[in-house]
Amino acid sequence: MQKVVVICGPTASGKTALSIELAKRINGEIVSADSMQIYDEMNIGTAKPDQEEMQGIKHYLIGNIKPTNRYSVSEFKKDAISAIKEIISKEKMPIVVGGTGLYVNSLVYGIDYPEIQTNLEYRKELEKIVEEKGLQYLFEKAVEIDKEAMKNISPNDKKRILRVLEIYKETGKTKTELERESRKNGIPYDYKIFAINMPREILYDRINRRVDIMIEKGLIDEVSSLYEKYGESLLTSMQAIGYKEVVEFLKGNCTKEEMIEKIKMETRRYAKRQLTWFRKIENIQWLDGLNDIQNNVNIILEGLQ
RNA sequence: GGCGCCAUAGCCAAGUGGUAAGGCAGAAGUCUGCAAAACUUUUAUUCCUCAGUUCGAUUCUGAGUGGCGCCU
Repeated sequence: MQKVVVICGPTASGKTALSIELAKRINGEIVSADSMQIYDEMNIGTAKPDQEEMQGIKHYLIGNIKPTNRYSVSEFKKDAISAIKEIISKEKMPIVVGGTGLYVNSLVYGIDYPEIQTNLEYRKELEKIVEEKGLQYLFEKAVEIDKEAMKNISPNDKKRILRVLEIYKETGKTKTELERESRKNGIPYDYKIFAINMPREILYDRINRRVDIMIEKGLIDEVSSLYEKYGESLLTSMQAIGYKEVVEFLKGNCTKEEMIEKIKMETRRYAKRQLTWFRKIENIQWLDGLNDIQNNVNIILEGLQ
């Protein structure tokens, strides 16, 4: 089976540098699995690698979606698979690099997403019911539909409760059924998964420093011109850490210092959640982010044997 | 120097003569169509120090220490 390398790790752990070195050594090309680097015009705050850093290595799924668009795992899965196929057709090694656990899982566990159109009207309807009758009411409805799935969903988890109802409305199937079907086709590639980690304190220190650098590089300008250009039509993209906080600052809701501290804090918490995600992936090989890059490249090469 | 107020976890903060709310941060976790999102769990044998009153004090009394405010 065709091998595909996967490199994950928390933000600021050195995924970019490692993946580019690896690509140079094994004639590879990179597929980004990052829910925010996918957006165009968001460069500084997402720590997108620039042309110079890429060193001529081709990158897929970076900046090819407009920040006003909706994008989600199902599109990612499709796009990533077609990128992997393209790389293989060139007889190169695909290297998936990313910090978005949900996206990584969609590949690594071979999850298929059937065509379901998002029914915004139904969602609005549900939102209204939440307002009128309370979330508890819909939670109970969801339990009636899919008791199994609701075992893992908290009565406070509005997002997931609504999703269970949406799936049933659109497909007539339960979430549990749909998920079973989504894994039917198996995993088409031999994914070799690596994750970078380092002592928490050092990681947090790197994050703090990187945020300062983003500010120096002009994050505020980047966000303010985006905001001027698109305003409230920025949907998912404005969930990004570093963007939503700058918008609050621009609106005068906090000081610059408070904004910077908030970005640092949110990024640290994000990194922690990312690690939780990667720890759960089976067959993952951990790399010490404090190691020399070539050293880690060698470890990966051994792991590919 | 005098008078007054305050002192509770890393931070903010409630509280009672009977054995410490809550929020934030931290830690751990969940995750199949917004995921850098959303959600869950968890965190002080101890309330500045010493002495006293009391069956029992973080809570009352006294002294000390530190901080804040006002006056001279």
